[in-house]
Amino acid sequence: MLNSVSRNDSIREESQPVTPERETDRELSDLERESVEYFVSFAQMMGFPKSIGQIYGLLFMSFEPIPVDVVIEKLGISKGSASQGLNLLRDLGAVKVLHRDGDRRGFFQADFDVTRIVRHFLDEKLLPRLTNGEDRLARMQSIAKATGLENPVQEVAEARLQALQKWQNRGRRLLPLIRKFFRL
Amino acid sequence: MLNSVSRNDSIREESQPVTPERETDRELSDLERESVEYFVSFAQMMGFPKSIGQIYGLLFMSFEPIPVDVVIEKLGISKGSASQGLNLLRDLGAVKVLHRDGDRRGFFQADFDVTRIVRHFLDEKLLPRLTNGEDRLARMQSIAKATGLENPVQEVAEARLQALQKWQNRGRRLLPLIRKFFRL
DNA sequence: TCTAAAGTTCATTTCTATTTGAACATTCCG
DNA sequence: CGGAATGTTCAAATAGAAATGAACTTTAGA
Repeated sequence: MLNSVSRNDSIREESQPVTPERETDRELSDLERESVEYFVSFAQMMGFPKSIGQIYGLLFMSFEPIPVDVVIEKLGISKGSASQGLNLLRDLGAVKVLHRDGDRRGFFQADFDVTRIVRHFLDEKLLPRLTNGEDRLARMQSIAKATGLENPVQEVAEARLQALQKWQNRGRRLLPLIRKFFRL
Repeated sequence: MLNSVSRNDSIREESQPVTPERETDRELSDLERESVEYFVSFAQMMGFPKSIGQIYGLLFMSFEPIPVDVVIEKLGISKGSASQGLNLLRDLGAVKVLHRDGDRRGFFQADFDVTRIVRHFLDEKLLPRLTNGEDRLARMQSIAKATGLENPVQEVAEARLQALQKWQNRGRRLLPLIRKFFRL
């Protein structure tokens, strides 16, 4: 499990006299580790799995584009996770793939603009929830209305639903406000 | 499935001639079911477990205060969940307990103002994450600074960290904006 | 065309958060 | 008091989400 891969074997000259085998290269630097943790936390806030944060965090602090196998080594995650994670990030537009001549692998590079990720969060996570809430609320209102008018529960229910609607509406109005704030 | 609520066994006279055993009472009405689902979804958005949403949803549509055993029956959840859930909701100020003479049980009633819940979310979930992010970012910046100045990576790293800081700051400024928007 | 590297897929496993329920604690009333 | 009703706690079970890895597909180039 502790073995090789460095691509770019080309540059192999003068290694540190201390560490003979260069177990570095597949170790995270302090900066990388912090970056990974930062984005893991961020990813979780956005409702993405940890691995997404790890991968983005690594790429974010990478001096140069990295191929999948290096991502796997450095983060110690599986091929599957790496592949799926990178694809998702690519779909989000958070990462792009580059190709080098004579190397069939794709090299991944972070897009440093978090805009796309935030937008995706708003469009795909927040907005559907809001809409879903609106639907349910509307359904409740029609059920309440349908309830026999003699029923004293109806009045109470409608009052509560109206209070709820106030909040639902506020939430809805907050969304474009956030968009404007983040300029997206 | 189409019927309602009613504790107060006191009024036990003239029951409907049709349903002999009254399996109602522990069934959710359509309105209750929708309300439960609505708040389950809401709870999950706020990062609370499902049961919290179920309980609040039930209480929200309850015509009158309900004791724990009824919550357990209606939602089909365990004693433990109900107890813990109601306590949490009480701590959030989302629910209050009433007492009736000659009944040792507590009767729970929803506070229809969602304010407290939203505030709790902002203070206990969002803000800590922001702060945490700021800490990590600061740490990264100091690591980057500490990196040998000769290192070309440093410049790159610092540039990226600065871009990140921009977002972190925006997030920070968004918080009071949301507070103002929701008036809390 | 054939082969090996690269990348994908997805059934299975692992991990984590939530729920359960039985034991324990408390309270009220006879 | 005594004990039944009410409520709490927490170790263990469960369910749901994410990660794994082996089988599979695709591709490049010999």
